[in-house]
Amino acid sequence: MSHLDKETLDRILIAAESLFAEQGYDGTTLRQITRRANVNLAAVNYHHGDKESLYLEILRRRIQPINEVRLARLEEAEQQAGEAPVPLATLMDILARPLFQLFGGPDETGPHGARLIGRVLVEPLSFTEPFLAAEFQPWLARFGQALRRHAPALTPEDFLWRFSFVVGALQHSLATLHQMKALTRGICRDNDHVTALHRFVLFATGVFAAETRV
Amino acid sequence: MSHLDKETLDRILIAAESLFAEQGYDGTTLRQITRRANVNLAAVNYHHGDKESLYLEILRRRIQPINEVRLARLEEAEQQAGEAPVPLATLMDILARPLFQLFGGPDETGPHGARLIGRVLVEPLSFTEPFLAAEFQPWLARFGQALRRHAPALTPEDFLWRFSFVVGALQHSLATLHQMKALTRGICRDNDHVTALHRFVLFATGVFAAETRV
DNA sequence: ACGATATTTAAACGATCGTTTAATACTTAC
DNA sequence: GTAAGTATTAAACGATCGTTTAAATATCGT
Repeated sequence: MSHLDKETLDRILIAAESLFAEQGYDGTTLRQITRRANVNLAAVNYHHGDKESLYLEILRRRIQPINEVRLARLEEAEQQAGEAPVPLATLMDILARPLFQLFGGPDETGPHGARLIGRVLVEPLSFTEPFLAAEFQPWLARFGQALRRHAPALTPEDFLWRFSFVVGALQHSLATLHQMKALTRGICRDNDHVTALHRFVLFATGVFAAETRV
Repeated sequence: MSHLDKETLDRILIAAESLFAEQGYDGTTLRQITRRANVNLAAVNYHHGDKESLYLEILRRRIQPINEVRLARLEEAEQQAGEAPVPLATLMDILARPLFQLFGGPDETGPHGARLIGRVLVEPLSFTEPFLAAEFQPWLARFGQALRRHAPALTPEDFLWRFSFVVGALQHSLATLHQMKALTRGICRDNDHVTALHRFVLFATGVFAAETRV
């Protein structure tokens, strides 16, 4: 392999991410990964350590920059809003846009990364739990505070239930956006992240804008 | 084992369902199942065929009666409504109640079944695909028709996007209801299916009651 | 009570898993 | 150009997977 080719290390990451997104962690073997990446079986252990380290590295490379963008945008929006709360639609855009934007990236790997994130939140693995907690907790605390200012009349329970439903809708959308056409009998398009983001922001804004109920 | 004990067959199903719900299909081994069920390793293959058949049987025993109850309640509600459309809250109750009711069943197996259903919809397995399609398609077609009468002004795309978000929220709720306390820092309770159903119906009703937007 | 049937058991099967090894090929620096 | 360091390769490792076998045990009809 000449150095004009993409690095072995990157080819492994790309192949592994797509397979993990399709089949999950336990359902994917290192032999499937190295075969799709066109590298030797031993390359994974040589470059990335063991299977768990490879998985964590893939998650980190996707989630970390997304949460950085989210945090930066949130701070910018708060500074711009001054004393007033950040507009609800802006908050939901900050929540969802960095994720849906994966579908529109320059390469073809974005949809796999988004689908993987959608899966990770549903299938708990003991070795990913500390990482995910550490990665999402700081950002979630900040975001929750900002969002709470928009629903001061809601009880904490009502607020958290609505947030749970919204997160569920977002996660489900990430996990199924690649097969929307089949799921809707051809009415919605596959990987239509622009529409998805638009619809999601309207949907989530409506959820939190609704008045207190019981 | 005397015949006063629960049947070996049932003990396998119960143990397997809880493990599949916790660890997924690929993450669960037959040795884990037989150990938790206190039966011999060969008992699974003897009573249930292979691993895939066991998994499908568990899914069928959960999903089939739920969709039957849903269909019966839907037909009853339509007959009672006459020419008018079935109330939106009634439709959402029919959608969600049979699922959340699993948490309140007589035995302790309900939550595992609900959590498993929440997982199944996100992690596609080639051998479950035909079964799930055949099991959900008839019910979904009927339900979609009834729901559509409540949102005639929405475009088909808008309608399907909202339905996708609602289903995602429902699925996410089933998959995480057992750890709501940890996820909300103690504010919401674990396995609180009564509150969950109540909140979900209000949430989903609001989603479809919202006016057409764009 | 006894033979037939059904179930349980311990042991083993081949296949495949993640990982390691040791030899080979390649790249880079001096 | 040659030595040092890096990367790739084929092969093998022990462990564990789903599944099967054949013997032992339990159950049941008559």
